[in-house]
Amino acid sequence: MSKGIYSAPRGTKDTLPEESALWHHIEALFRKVAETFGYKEIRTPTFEEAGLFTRSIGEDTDIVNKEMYIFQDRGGRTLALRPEGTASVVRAYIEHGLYVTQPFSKFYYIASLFRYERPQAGRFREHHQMGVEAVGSKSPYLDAEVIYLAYHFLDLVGIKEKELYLNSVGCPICRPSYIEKLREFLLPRKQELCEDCRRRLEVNPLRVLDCKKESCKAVTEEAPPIYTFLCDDCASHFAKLKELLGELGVSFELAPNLVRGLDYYTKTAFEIVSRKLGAQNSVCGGGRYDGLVEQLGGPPTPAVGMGIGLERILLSLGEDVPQIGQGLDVFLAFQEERLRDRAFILLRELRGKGIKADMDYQGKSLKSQLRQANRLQARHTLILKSDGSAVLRDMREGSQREISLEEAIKELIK
RNA sequence: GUGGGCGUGGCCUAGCGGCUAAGGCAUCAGGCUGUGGACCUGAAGAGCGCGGGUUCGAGUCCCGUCGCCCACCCCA
Repeated sequence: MSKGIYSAPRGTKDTLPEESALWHHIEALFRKVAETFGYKEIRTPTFEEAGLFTRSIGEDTDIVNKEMYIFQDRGGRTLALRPEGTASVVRAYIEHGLYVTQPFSKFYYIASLFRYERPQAGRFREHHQMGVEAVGSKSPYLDAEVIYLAYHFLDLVGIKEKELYLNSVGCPICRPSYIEKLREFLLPRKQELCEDCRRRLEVNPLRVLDCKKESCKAVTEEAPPIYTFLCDDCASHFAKLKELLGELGVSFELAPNLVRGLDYYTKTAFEIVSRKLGAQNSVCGGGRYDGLVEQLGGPPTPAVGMGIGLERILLSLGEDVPQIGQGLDVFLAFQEERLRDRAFILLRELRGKGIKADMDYQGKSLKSQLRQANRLQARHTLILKSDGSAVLRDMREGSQREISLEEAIKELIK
């Protein structure tokens, strides 16, 4: 094929200008919502020491086991492209001593994440997430805020058909006893579980709940739901969260098997799913991670957060995407080549006044210049004529009139 | 990592083994209007992902390979 030597790496995508405008629109909306809710932007490196992720996400997760882009740099450091957003934010929170200067901090981020997966609908090797992390409070009001923020944003962006799945995965006090109960329940049914789950049963029984295999699901459906084993603290936290969501008018469904692929979650775990997506139907995921800051070397600090997948938003929007206008204010056309210099100088003046302006650089005929103006969605075309006069043409109306340059500029500014 | 589907000009698609691979969109030029969008005319653009095989003959069949897509898995 005559398509060049290289193509974008597997699982990555180019975002061409037209679509890029849509991304801007969505990101701007997210920024606005997050800031309205009191979150401030944080930017962290695209890669980190690999240990940060193995430690936080968990050794026995797929993300760490087989999906991380991990490499040695020339200095022999073991680094990884970030596979998720939370660990870096927590690392930065600790590294900059924010637990002293700003112990309660609310962050948002827009970042690209990397996982070595087999691409399919809604799944890429590089994808983008918009997320928030509220670090430093154990209040269930914050869980509700984070969930509501996601929900509200998805509403605004145009995703109406969605469902919130909610669970509580307990804490270090109650989870161990639940895990014991779960193991007791699963052990006699070991034969019915898949190979992976038999192993999980030993290493990380909670993960069995997350298995999507029909045979395993059949078993785990019968399993005692975790929230019947929550300690008082977790139970009241969960109850309060449900109550708050009710007051906020956010409906949800309890999902006792929702464990999520990251081990750091405590108490709240949730996912928002879009009806319009295929197999990868989750647009948003998040939860509470009260132990993570301490685990990464900071003081005991509760926190809650979530992430929204940009590509999945685009997918579930489908054809219902807003048309973002990015047309020119004016296209500068000229009748003869010898007028190019005048046009070029005028172009600078227009642009200096903040008018979006452009002209031909290919030596095209006037006819072609107008075609181009049309294609660039120019609101006006200013035509410099050979006799020194100028004509301002309204491209929507199709009307035009002779005009002095001073008048034209005035006209274009408004 | 496993399974399935598909790879024809920039994009979409036709082509049931056989004339110089067809059409639509887009592109470019021209015509109609001094000067765009509609319409008309014309032009340029692929040798059918890549490699091998079967055959007198392959875009069409077979094998391999790469890529894309979908699903499992996992997740945003």
